[in-house]
Amino acid sequence: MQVIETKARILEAAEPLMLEHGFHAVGLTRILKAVNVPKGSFYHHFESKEAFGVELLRHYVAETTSCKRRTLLETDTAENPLERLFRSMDEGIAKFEQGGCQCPCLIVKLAAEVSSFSEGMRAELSKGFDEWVGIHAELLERAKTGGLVATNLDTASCSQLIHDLWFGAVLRAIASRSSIPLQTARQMLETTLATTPNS
Amino acid sequence: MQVIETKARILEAAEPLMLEHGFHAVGLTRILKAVNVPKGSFYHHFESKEAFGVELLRHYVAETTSCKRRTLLETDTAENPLERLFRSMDEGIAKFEQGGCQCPCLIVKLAAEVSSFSEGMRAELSKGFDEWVGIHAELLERAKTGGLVATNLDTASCSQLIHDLWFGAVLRAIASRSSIPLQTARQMLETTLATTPNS
DNA sequence: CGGACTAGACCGACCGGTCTACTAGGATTG
DNA sequence: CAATCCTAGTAGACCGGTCGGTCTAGTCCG
Repeated sequence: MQVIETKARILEAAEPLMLEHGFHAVGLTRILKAVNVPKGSFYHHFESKEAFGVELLRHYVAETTSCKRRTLLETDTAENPLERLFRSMDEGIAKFEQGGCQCPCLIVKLAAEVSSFSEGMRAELSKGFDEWVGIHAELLERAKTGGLVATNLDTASCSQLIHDLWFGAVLRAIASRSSIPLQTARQMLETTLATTPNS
Repeated sequence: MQVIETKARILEAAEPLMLEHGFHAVGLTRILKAVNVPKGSFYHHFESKEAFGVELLRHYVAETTSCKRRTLLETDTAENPLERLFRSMDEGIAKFEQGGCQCPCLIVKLAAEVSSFSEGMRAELSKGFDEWVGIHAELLERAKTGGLVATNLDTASCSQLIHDLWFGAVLRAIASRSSIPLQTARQMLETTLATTPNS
């Protein structure tokens, strides 16, 4: 069907634009021109710019979540859960530097901007965060059963620590145009998980 | 002088508006109407909206930094550094809940949105982050000399941990309209500082 | 008088969104 | 089987409104 294809094309074109400029700073005309789609088609597929934003976030979260799940939870590699976690961070740092220290994540980019503007978008952001925290919790559970962290580790809280620390570091890294915050976060996480505090 | 007063009035009116809507979503007309100042006056005091944003951030950072310094580093109270830190977090959580789980910090609100849009604003954001991390580093130093944390604590890294974890939690709290991320962050910080990992 | 500042009409550009016209393809019907 | 119709989708001119920014006129005060 041509329908789905056009819709997907618009979504794909919008992602990098909004990742760079944010939601309000990029107009529909700009997005649509990038894929040669007229306004009429857009408003056939989407109710409004906001509804489009909701679908964009849903699309992005679904894609990214499955990617994270693959990277962090796949079991057929020689790496243990903690090794996978830190390798993915290293890759994130490298990608961040290669991209000129621009925001690497659409959710981080839009979270603060749109969560007070659109309930629908806010809900998608929240769902995304929940899923990502959940992936880290699952990873920690596996690390625990593998004897890589203390048996009394509070995986639920600790997964939030990993997630929030990382995204806080991303925010500061963007503002300072430097990957140092990410490197520090990685290092602190490594020592923290090694020393294994309990509650 | 009326000049300075008008300028300050505009800045003060803009702060809550941008804190709620972000930079691009609120127009000059809206800001100016809130303080009954015509366009001409605005462009007499500020070169452009972007230059205005830079000054707004500078103003906000200066104000907030001195407030943080007072709260966290003032020495004439009975509290020790760590108690001050966690009390200020508790107050932050309470304020966040009272405010309907809206973004409590202009820097968090704008960091992702504008850091790729305006070099000037990005620089102010970065400076603000640096100062705030520095305050936490100083606080940890005092905690160390006070025997509240391990003597080998890496205060430089750990101050970044506190800062980034907190702001990452704020981001997630905004998206989920819940203070739970903040509470978890507080708790994790408490156990982490107590167990005192070293590098 | 002259400079700092107020005042607001006005500018072109662009915003999100609507409207009507058109087209292609599959189902319906004689 | 062909004519018909219906619908999904394309296409883009067009809408009122707002954007950031400019301009000129006026006011106030040293």
